[in-house]
Amino acid sequence: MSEANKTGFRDVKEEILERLRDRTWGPGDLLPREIALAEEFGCARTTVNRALRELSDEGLLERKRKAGTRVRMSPLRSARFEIPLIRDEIEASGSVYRYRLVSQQIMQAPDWLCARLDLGDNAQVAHVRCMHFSGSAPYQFEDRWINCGIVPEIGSTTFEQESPNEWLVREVPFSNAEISFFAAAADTAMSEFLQVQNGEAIFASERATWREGNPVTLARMYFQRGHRMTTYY
Amino acid sequence: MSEANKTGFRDVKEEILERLRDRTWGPGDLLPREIALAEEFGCARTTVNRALRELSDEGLLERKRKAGTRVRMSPLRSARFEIPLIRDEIEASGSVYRYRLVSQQIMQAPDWLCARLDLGDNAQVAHVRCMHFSGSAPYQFEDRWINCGIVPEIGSTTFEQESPNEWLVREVPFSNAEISFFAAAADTAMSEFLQVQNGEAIFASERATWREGNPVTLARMYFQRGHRMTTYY
DNA sequence: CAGTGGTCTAGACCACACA
DNA sequence: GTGTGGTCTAGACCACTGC
Repeated sequence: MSEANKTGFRDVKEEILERLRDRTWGPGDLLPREIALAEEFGCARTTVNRALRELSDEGLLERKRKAGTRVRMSPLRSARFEIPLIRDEIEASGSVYRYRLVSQQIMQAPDWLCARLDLGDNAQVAHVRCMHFSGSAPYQFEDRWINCGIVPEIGSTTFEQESPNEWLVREVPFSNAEISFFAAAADTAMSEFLQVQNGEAIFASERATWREGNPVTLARMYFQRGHRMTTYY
Repeated sequence: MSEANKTGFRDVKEEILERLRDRTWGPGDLLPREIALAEEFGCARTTVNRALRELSDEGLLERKRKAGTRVRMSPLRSARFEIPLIRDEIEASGSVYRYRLVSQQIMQAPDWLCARLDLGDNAQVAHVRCMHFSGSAPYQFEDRWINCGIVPEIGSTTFEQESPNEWLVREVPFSNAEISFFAAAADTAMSEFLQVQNGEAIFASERATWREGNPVTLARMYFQRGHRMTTYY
């Protein structure tokens, strides 16, 4: 009665973490079976299972049937980055979000885009460029291509008032995506819109999304150097 | 008997995903209660619970006691990036991993580092710089600071044969971390070691780790422009 | 073939948040 | 107060995989 009243999966998780920290179980070591741990902690196997499963998802343990649960040799940890709407991101920081359309046109997809998204030869796409501001400061320059074959309504939509991302989230059902981060050198457009010098380092993120195997959109988003994607674990 | 034999949480998850895709349940909508879904799918509530919990973890649904389960307005999705040991990363790509120590010295922590990691005034740190190669190509330049107060063995360790990261993983128990990605301009050292021009865009990642609230190490890792952190969801 | 994790079940109680 | 999700339990069967 002086200790915690019940043993939840969080307690189990915390205790196991503690034993990983103090090296009771070091890299490569085999942990006791779930049943044994359940007995030790005085809880159901299901509870231990959930704790171990989550630790395994987080990259700290490695589990195999018959072979048991082991501490990972090199703690292959995974970092999670939240990808919010840019408006939410800016407003959450306490600033005012502003948006401006730079250009919008329908055109034949350029070759590199066809290759990148596996588009057909004569695919029509909408090319949209726009700026996102945090207060009066330029925050992100967005360069986006949208597949007219999958999203025909694009032809009669203007992005003067609303950003293509918000429009897509609302109008186009949910899709799969690939995200990547990299660095680039500012070209003429970027340096103008982000107010940096030509050739200066730029932080960039690229997102490609598909709907049921069909390419929907490719977006490149550019930030001033120093912009950070951060996470904790 | 012509359909699937059993309804697992994966089946439930997939069916719910399908209904999100076809807008049976659109942004902001309220889903049926777990019990109702369990009846509909012919499974236990626990099974539905797990499916919904995972979808909620992935950022697609929002759940509140009493209020029920709703489709998120803007699908705040989260991307997971795996953070492997650099040796594993390079060897997984089929290349040979090579390592070279650039410099190693014990010194008084500079002010900016004290501020960054919340170190005491007279803290001693080890400053280690090293290169990681993929085959013969420069892959990553690492600039790392290690807190001697927490890791005193550092004084008698040389990183000529082994990279500080591998040493830390092996010797220092498990810790919390903060990771971020950003872009930088190559300074003299980076341009020399990564074989790029001075001022050129560089992709950078910074990792700070703590052990029980005490700062252990701060590492900045620089890659040639074009290096990508990629993930799918 | 046998041992371990993976999952499902039916039922129970709890904790929170809204009215 | 009361309804919903959050979690635990005890037991069961299945599926992989190492021997």
